[in-house]
Amino acid sequence: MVNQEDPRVLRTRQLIRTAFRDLLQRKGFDAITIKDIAQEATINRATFYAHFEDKYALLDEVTEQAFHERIPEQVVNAEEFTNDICDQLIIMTHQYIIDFYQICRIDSNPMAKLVDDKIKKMLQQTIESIFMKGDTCHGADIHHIKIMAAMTGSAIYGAAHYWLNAGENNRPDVLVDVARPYVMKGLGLENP
Amino acid sequence: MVNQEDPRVLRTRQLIRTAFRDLLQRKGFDAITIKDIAQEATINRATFYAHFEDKYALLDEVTEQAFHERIPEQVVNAEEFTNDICDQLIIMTHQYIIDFYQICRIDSNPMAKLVDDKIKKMLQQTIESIFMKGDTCHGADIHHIKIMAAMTGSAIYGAAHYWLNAGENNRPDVLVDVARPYVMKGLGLENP
DNA sequence: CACAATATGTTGCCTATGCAACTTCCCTCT
DNA sequence: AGAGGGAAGTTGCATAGGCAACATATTGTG
Repeated sequence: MVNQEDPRVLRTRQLIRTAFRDLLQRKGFDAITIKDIAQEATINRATFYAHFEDKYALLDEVTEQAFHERIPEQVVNAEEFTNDICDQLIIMTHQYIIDFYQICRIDSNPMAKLVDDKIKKMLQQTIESIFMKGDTCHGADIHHIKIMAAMTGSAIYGAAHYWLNAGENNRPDVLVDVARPYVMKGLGLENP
Repeated sequence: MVNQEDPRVLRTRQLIRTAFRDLLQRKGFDAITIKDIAQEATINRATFYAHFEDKYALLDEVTEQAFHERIPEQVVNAEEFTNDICDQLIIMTHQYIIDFYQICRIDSNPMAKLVDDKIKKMLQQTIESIFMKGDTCHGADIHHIKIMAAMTGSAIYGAAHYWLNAGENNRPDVLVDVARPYVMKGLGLENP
């Protein structure tokens, strides 16, 4: 449709994303209209549709971008799934969920589902990528790796999500102490 | 040439102004090229020329805008040229000059002249507008008012400029104490 | 000085954005 | 049920911006 390399396109998409993030905090997802986004981004409403199908597609992209911004370099470059890497993923996921549920006012089921699915997917991709680089699963076939990554990602997400609802947001250390051993044992990576 | 109402135009000009202000602080006026501005503003170099003849025209506009941003509402709305209004103009002019000569690294004669002239012009306009509203110069003809405004603006500018070179930038109170009585007496507005 | 490199402007063509008008959909009120 | 109103999308046309190529200064360097 539009050339993603064109500087005008990059700028417009950035304007839209920024406007959307601001609006999310100000009025919550449900209350946001396309008109709102266009006004806030100082672009035309029709232009919005040249870049996103609807506000769900925009949420999808923003959610993914926000996740990327939060992954520590160390995790991205990790060659092995160590305790430390595991801890960072747990903490990061927990904080990410806190932000989306509190700062960004998750106020609708469609939004909650989309964000949750996105986090899980990103987590799984990240973990899978680490597995593939290291010899953590030496010789294991590709499906084994993917399933392990899926389970690990889901487990971490589940723990972080539970911890949010438990209202213990100021004690992420407890979460880590419980979740990390579980994950590492499950992967057969427990330390002696 | 271009329609100044078009949202794209407003946005582009704002991008250019902001980029220019940042660059002024980073490398000084002389070192700035049009290419620099275009890159910083994420616009095409050719687009710059659709809006400004050259970087001097841009400086002119930015200088004027900066002045407007600094005039206190009270001064804009003043109906009479009081001691207080006079003080505010002196302080504001002094601070404006400090910023342009220090923060913005005035590094060339053309730039210095342009900025100086702009400040004087804006000062004179501001003062003239106050004179016109009040009965400060009751019944005086238009030329008298304009000349008085020109002299007052130049005097304030001259005082502020001298004070900059005197290196007493942290004692604007002294400047005010000397300049205000001079101006007010000149206008025949001295308090009993 | 001469020569290269870089900055300044300009132009024609293409693409993205702005705009207005329209339809459709959904919600609310009576 | 039906009438109004606002949001969601869509479309055709006008305009601003991006790009590449060019010509012309200006600057810097041996």
